[in-house]
Amino acid sequence: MRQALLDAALEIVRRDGAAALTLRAVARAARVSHMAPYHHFADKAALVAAVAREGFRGLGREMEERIERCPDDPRARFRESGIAYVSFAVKHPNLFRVMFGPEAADAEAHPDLGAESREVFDVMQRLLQQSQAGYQVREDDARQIGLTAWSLVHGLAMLCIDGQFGPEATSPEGAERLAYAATGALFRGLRR
Amino acid sequence: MRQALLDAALEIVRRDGAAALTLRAVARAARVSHMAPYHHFADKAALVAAVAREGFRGLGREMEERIERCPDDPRARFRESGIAYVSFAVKHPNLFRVMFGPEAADAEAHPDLGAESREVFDVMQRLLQQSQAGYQVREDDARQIGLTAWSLVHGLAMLCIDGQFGPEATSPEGAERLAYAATGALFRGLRR
DNA sequence: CCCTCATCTTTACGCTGTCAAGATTGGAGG
DNA sequence: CCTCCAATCTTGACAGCGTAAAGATGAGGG
Repeated sequence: MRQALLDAALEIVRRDGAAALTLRAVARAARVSHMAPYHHFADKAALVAAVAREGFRGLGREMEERIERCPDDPRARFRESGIAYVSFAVKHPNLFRVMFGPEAADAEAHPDLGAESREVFDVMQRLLQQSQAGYQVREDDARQIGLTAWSLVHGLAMLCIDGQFGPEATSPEGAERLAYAATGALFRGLRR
Repeated sequence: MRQALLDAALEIVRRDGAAALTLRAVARAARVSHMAPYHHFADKAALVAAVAREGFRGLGREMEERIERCPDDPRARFRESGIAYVSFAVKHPNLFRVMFGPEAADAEAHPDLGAESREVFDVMQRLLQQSQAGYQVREDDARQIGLTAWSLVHGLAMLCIDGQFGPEATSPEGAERLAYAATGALFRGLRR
C-alpha cells in the first residue's frame, strides 16, 4: 500500500509536475480515501521526502551505470558521473525539481533523505579521490574540489531544466554536450 | 498602491519565506481586501514574477557595485561578479528561491522577467569578453564559457542556501570563501 | 447632473492539508 | 469460539488558498 502510494506519487510528478503532487491526488490515483496516506506518511512533507528519496536512488543508479562504461580511466569516470547528473535532471526534470524543491529542502526534518543525497555526493567524491590517486587531478583540498564539481553540474542541471539556456539545452543530447564542455573546462583547471 | 503591494510581498518573502508568499497575506499586509491585488496583477504568478524581477534587479545592482571595486583587472571583475552572485543568494536566500522557483520558472508567461535575468547573465558575459580581450581567458566559444561560469556560481548558490554544504556555507563569509575557491579552479582551466 | 470607468469590497466555489471521530478487519489471548 | 485490540481505512469538518462574479464607491468629463 505504501509502495502503491509512492508509485502513484512518482507517476503524478512525472506526468503533471511537482505542483500537481498533492496528497489528495495521490489518494485518488491509488483509489483510497483522502486520509489513507496519513497511515503511511506523517504528513505531505514526508511523502515528498519519500519521492525525493526515490529520485536520489535513481540518480545514484544512473551515475553508477554510466561510470561502469569506462572502468579504466578514473578521470573519465569522474567526468561521466557529472554528465550523468545533468543527464538525469534533463530526463526527469519534474522529479529533479522535487528532489531540490522547498518541501524536501530542510534536511533536518528528514534525515534519511539527507543521507541519500550525501551518498550521491560521496560517489563523486570517491571518484575524485581515485583521480587524485591516479595523479590526474591536483591534490588541493579534496572536499573543496568536490564541492566545486558538484556545484558546476548542479547549476548546469538547474539552468538547463529551467530553460535558461534555451530550448536546445532541454534535450538530453544538448544537455550532455553542455556538460561535456563544462566539465572539460573545469578539468583543465584541476589538472596538476 | 501597486508598489505598496510589491513592498509587502518582498517583506513577506524576506521574513517568512517563499511558501508564505500568498495573495491574501500580501493583501492583509497592505490592509486591503483579498481581491484588491487583482487590479494590479493578473494573478498570483504575475505577483511572484514581479517579486522575482525585483530580485534580479537587486542582484544586478550588487554585481555592478562589487565589480566597481576593481576597475583595472578584467579577470578579477569577472570573478567578482560570480562571487557577488553567490553572496547575494546567501544574503537573500528566500528571494533567491523565488527568483528561480516554480512559479516564476516558465519565462514564456512573463517575458519581461526573462529579459531581466538575461541582463544579469549579460553582465557576466560582457566581463568575460573583456577578459578575453585582455588576453587572460581562452578564446573558445564565449557563450560556452559564460554558461559554464554561470552554472558554477548558480549551483554553488543553490547548494549553499539549501544547506547541502553544511551550516558554515550559509554565512556570507563562508559562501564567499567557497565561491573564491571555486572560481579559482575554473579560472585555472580557462586561462590561455 | 449624470454617465463612465477604474478601483476596491463582498460573497461564493472548489481545491488543499489536516484534525477528529467512526467503521472495518484480522490476528492474539482467554 | 468468543473477545478484545490495534492497525487500517472512511467520513465529515475546518481554515486557508486562488479566483470568478457581482455589487459598491468615488472622481472626471460630457
